Amino acid sequence: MVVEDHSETSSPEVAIPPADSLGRSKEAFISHWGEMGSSWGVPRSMAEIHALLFIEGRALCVDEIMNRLQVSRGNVSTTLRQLADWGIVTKVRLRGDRKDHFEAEQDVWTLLSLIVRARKRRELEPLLAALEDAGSIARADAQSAENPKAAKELMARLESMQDALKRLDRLSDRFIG
Amino acid sequence: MVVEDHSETSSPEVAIPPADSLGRSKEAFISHWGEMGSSWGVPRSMAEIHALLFIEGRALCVDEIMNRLQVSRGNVSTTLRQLADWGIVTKVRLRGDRKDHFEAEQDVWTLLSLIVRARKRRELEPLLAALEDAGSIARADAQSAENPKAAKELMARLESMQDALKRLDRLSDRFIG
DNA sequence: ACCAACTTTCAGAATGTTCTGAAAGATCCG
DNA sequence: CGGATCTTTCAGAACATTCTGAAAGTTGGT
Repeated sequence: MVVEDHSETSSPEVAIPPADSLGRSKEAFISHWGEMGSSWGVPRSMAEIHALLFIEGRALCVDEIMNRLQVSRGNVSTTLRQLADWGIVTKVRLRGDRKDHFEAEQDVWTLLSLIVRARKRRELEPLLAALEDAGSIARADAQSAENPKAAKELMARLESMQDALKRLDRLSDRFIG
Repeated sequence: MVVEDHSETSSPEVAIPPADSLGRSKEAFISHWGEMGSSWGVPRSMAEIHALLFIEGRALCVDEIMNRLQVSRGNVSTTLRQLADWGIVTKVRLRGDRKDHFEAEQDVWTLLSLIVRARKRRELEPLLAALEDAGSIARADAQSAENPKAAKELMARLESMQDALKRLDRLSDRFIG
């Protein structure tokens, strides 16, 4: 059986020392990006993996990522696929190397666009659909049911929410290009 | 000792039935808003409490919220304070009632502004500061250290990230009004 | 076909977040 | 002051998410 090798000599737990100040800058960026991700609902390690690829500016393989960030192979594999789905990371085959390598989108504006696009799909659109539904139920009630006043007020609130979110949606479309 | 009263007759677990279709519309909106919140890093119950206040369009007291959403007093209290800090909910004193009541900002555009503003402060600004720091370290390295080429490339990446985020920051400022 | 290199999957562990509820703290009124 | 009403706090419980790692799967070379 093969033993997991984290390329360390003694302690089985602690991470590599950050070495030079260049490395420390990168480290700082990765940590902060991870932090921000995690407060916006993106798994910390996903944000960190992306940050690493971005800041290195070259294609890395799974093992490099595992070692640098001290995360499991499974995690890296899964996360890379998700990042690739979002389109902010690309699989790159290096000649003469069977390993997959991955590199991050380097144009930050494009990067942001891709992120916005992905989240919009996943979260804004379902909400808009739900508002649509709730709205039409309220509309029906406003005409037929026992309490047209309340139904109309509800309708108005649902619609104003819907309108604002739609505008936001369109705004982000223009923004995205 | 006083027993917690959830104003139900039999089952101690399950929530009130949604009753009329008006109620079901509200319920649907609340759930979806909660769902969205939770995928953007806002606690589900916080988003739900806000949704309830928004969709009712009037000031509610803690007990009403507890009963409607089946959440604890402590949770409601804490959450309302946070929402009030964000400025999207306001404490209202009703004449002849010692209970605090709370109502949500009804103008959706203002609401969105307040949300954006709060998150910007909490999460964008610290990251910008960190980029600033990392950038100046890299800048120092680019002049003095052993590897000016790598340092310059790192610097360029940090700066392009910084620039884009700053633009985003300014954009949201204009957007916010 | 077989082996070696590499990747993916997924059950359960580890971790992190949110929620509860009872106790302590306010505030108001007589 | 005393007690009634309401609010806040916070330790720990409940819950949800994320991560690990070993096993199964895939691919490519000989």
